[in-house]
Amino acid sequence: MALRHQKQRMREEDWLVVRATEPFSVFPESIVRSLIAGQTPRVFEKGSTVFKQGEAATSIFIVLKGLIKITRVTAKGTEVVVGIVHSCEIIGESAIFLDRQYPVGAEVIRTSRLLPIEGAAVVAQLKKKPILALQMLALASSRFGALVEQIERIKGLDGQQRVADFFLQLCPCRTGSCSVELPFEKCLIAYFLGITPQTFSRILTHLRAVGVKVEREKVTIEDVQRLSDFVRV
Amino acid sequence: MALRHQKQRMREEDWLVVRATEPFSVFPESIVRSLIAGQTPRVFEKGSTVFKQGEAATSIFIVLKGLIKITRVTAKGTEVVVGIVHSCEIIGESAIFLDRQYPVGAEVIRTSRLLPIEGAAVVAQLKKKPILALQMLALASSRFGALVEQIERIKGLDGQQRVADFFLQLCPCRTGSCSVELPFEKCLIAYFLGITPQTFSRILTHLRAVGVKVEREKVTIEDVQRLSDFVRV
DNA sequence: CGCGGCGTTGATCTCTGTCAATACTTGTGG
DNA sequence: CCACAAGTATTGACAGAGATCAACGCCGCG
Repeated sequence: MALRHQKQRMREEDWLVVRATEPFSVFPESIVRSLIAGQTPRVFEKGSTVFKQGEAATSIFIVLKGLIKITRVTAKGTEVVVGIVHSCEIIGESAIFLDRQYPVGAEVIRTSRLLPIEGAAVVAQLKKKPILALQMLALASSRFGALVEQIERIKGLDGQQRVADFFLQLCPCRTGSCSVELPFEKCLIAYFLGITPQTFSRILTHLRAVGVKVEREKVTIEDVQRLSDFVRV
Repeated sequence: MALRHQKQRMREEDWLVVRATEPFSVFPESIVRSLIAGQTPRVFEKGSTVFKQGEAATSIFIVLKGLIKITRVTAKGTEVVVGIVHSCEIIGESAIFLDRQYPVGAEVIRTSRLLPIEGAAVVAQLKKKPILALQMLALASSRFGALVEQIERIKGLDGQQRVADFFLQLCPCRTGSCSVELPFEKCLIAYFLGITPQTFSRILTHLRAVGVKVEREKVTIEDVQRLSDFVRV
């Protein structure tokens, strides 16, 4: 399966991404170099699968470039989007400490460059240097927090508020007006927020009432504070 | 705040619980003893708060006995139940590796005995023995998996299916008939499942159609397999 | 006995999913 | 260069799920 994906040589820019990716940003350089020794970046085409839920987990992947969808297949076969991962993040790391099966699946949204790293190699380093394990634990904690926040939003906010909240997180500012680009297709945003594309589209219309205009991929927020208040109703 | 709670001496049975609690079940006994040295179990009355969301995190707690509700307060002030913790589990551990603020709150559902453990002491041990850090990472992974499953259920199943699924998880068997007790109040189950108590009550009525009878706290499932199929529709 | 917490039930309304039809965009091949 | 197809987005009509408001019954407790 993995052999199908085009292998490439490691570039200088790839190394910069690796060094900016948690937890490797806080690892000693020599250790990071040893972890990626012998590994080559691979290009995964849009629509391809990085790993499947339940598959034996041997590697984690650094997303050098692109966009990955993290999914979970329910008992009835439908797919739930539990996360969306950009470059400068790693995926699949939770599997290597436990049952060695990926608890989620990863699918490519936009053609991506991924750098695989052997889970066993990472574990070996963590055993040697406890401080690295603690840094990995810090990453696990932030993952935990992110999932808790997601649960909070699904259980505590309705569709309109979740969409508004999603836009707010894209905003660099807390007050005034703001214009941002949608990071990926509306369809995917909808599924990530736990609503259908149709409902998402309707909500965009309704949000005009609180000063949100959406054209193509461009979102214009008249008053960030006002939208923020809307979520708190 | 903590001083209000009644301190007690460590009992033999407490020690057994500690030794059965992850990750201490796989820690060397001497280390576990040093971690709880100087700590005394405390009784928290029903309704009291163990720690609040956002509070500075200095300790983790082993639940020796009782029931704890893990909550998250939304922007609009409403409370979302993100987890329910029985005895033989620890709470608050994710905070000590990162920003040292509890990302969630913990409230006592049934009068509980908790054994506090200093986060700094745990971290110190993890630094000394890397294998312990890896075991803690394994715990973090299982936490991750549990949260992902919860997101999967909320996004992928409707109310009836979530209730049915909740009952199925209480069942010791996969086939045949089964009778189980609700582990806590219906109200709390409802909020944990992300629905209102009223809706939960109505769903109990509807579930009679698939062979589920509920009297008081007793749930009788005619055919576990049948209920299982119902969730997969 | 009265009170309060918990649970149930009814009526109503809002939100959201589903089915379906219609643009709009993009890329492909003739 | 245009026609066509496929993927993406919007909109309408409708039905069902679930929230909300409200009333009532049940039970334990002071």
